[in-house]
Amino acid sequence: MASSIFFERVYAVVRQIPYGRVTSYGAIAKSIGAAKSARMVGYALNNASALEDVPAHRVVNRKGMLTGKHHFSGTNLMQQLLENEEISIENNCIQNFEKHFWQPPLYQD
DNA sequence: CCAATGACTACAA
DNA sequence: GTTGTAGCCATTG
Repeated sequence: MASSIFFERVYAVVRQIPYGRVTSYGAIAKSIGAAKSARMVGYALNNASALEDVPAHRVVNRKGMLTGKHHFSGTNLMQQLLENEEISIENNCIQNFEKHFWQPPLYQD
């Protein structure tokens, strides 16, 4: 598959997320030149969750909420992974989100 | 091409 | 502050 550049763009950005850092769908969307396609980022990440190279657990919505945790194997796997990276989670929300937030570099040809 | 879907986001009540 | 509605756009049938 991977017949769409869009998905690969998302993967490329998510792979660049460093340890202990997180980002939002909108930020990724913007970095790949599709700021209005935040929904597509999540859509792509759904497919990305099946990939090992793409740490989809480091991607949350703009509120820092683990909206996509349900798409992982378990109901708390995503939170466990984040907590394993020294990221505090409470009520499915990342604490000090701004502090852990990582702004991906803007995509350029 | 049309309709439905979705891990979003912004705004209104 | 919480809940609902609308706009958004790429993928899929």
